[in-house]
Amino acid sequence: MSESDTTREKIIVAARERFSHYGYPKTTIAELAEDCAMSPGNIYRFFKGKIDIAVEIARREALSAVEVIEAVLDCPLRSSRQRLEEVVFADLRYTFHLLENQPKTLELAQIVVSDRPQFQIESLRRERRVFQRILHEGQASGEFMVDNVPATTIALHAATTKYRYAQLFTNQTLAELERELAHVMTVIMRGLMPTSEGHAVAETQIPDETTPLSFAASAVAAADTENRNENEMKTGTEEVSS
Amino acid sequence: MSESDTTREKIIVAARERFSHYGYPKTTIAELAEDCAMSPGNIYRFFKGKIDIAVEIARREALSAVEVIEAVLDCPLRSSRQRLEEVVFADLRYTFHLLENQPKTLELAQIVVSDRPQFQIESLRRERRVFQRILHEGQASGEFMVDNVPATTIALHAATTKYRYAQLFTNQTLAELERELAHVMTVIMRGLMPTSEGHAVAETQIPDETTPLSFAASAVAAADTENRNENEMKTGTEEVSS
DNA sequence: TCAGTGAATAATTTATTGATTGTTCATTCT
DNA sequence: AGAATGAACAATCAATAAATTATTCACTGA
Repeated sequence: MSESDTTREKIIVAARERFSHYGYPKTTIAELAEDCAMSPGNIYRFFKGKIDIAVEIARREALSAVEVIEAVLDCPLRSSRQRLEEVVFADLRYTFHLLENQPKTLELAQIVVSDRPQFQIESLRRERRVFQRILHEGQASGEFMVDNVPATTIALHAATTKYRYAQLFTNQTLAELERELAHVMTVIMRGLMPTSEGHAVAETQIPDETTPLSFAASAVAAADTENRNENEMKTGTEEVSS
Repeated sequence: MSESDTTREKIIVAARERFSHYGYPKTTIAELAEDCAMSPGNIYRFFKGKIDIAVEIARREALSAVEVIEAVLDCPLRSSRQRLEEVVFADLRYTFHLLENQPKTLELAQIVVSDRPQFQIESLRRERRVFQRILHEGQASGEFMVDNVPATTIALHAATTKYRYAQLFTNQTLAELERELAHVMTVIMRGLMPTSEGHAVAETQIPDETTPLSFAASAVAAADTENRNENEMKTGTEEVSS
């Protein structure tokens, strides 16, 4: 069984390499087999079909992206507002990064989604769960004033849809998208937070790129720097466990 | 030249008919020429190419859709909030209607945009202008409390993007989308409106389908009523039939 | 002159074919 | 037994040919 697992991993590693370099359509099963020093037929002992290899890779990518973002939840010294903003900006930067540096990965995601609509539905649900947890926290601490958390989660997610779809980034630079998103978040925050003594809720500031979270997110996008990633994760997670 | 103009109109009418029935790609210039009882070559005296006929049709569609929505601005007895909500819901219903009843029209719009990116940019700008006028009004009347109207316009427009792109309506019914949009508008409204004496801003109610505006919008979606053609003729030409 | 023609040509789309690739399975190895 | 093979077959893709369509232009009749 353990042997099976490592063989399966070998296939995934080879496929990830080829898919990201040459794209899913230009990668053949024969090539993957050769990379793994095995016959084409053997691949089918581990995956039902070619598309299933892509699904597994995309699934892991999606899971690790959400995990990185979830790190924000365990990061102390931050208001719920900051968490929410960092998550949303991280999403935008992550997608933009993918578009610029890893277009084949984005393409792979589209291929998987067009073949497995359920995949997207589940990814969106996972994203929303992060939003919901932050809303709950903010509600509990009194920072937010939300009378229907699930509905507001959906609203928040829908209102920031544009910043998770590369297709909708039409001709805009990252800086422009960030400015735009800051305005969106300003309005939303004013909608979520109670106004204390007539004072208006402050405008959303664009979070620094070098924030721990953003760092980790782009590391995942790059997918090959080990040391820095580990360090950043540590500073993010260690303080909460103590 | 008045003769030129009516010939040109004849081509547009024939093209609109064929495009909406069989789609842009399946419609040939020869067919349009036959419909207009003229030779294929003559069409090129009025349009530089086939795509330009589509552009003209899409341009008129976009303009008349915005005109219908602008009617909300001149409609009295409505708060700025109601105007904003009606406009946004009308957009959603218009797009959803198009998707269900006139898919070829949506397809045409996509073809035009992919060939003329500027077309989309201008359409978006027109949409935003409507938003901006409402925000200005609300600001002037004290109903809204916005410190940066242009920026908030962009934010509002971006936050409602999902409800103008049929591609993003994944598997959702109109009722679901409306409920979702109501939540989005609730949050946004709380962000725009001053809280009077600790009282929370009320939730957004889904506007009635039979509202004058929505009625007019679905008439536009139907796209073949006599009145509308007449109106276009009038605005397009000096000569009015008597 | 000017609206209109239609055959000629350029560009695109569609159909056909041959080659490549995905998948299966009877068989071999260990 | 389970792990792996590779030839056989089915599905898909790429290249080419054939057909269709968009566009042009020298020409015609008011």
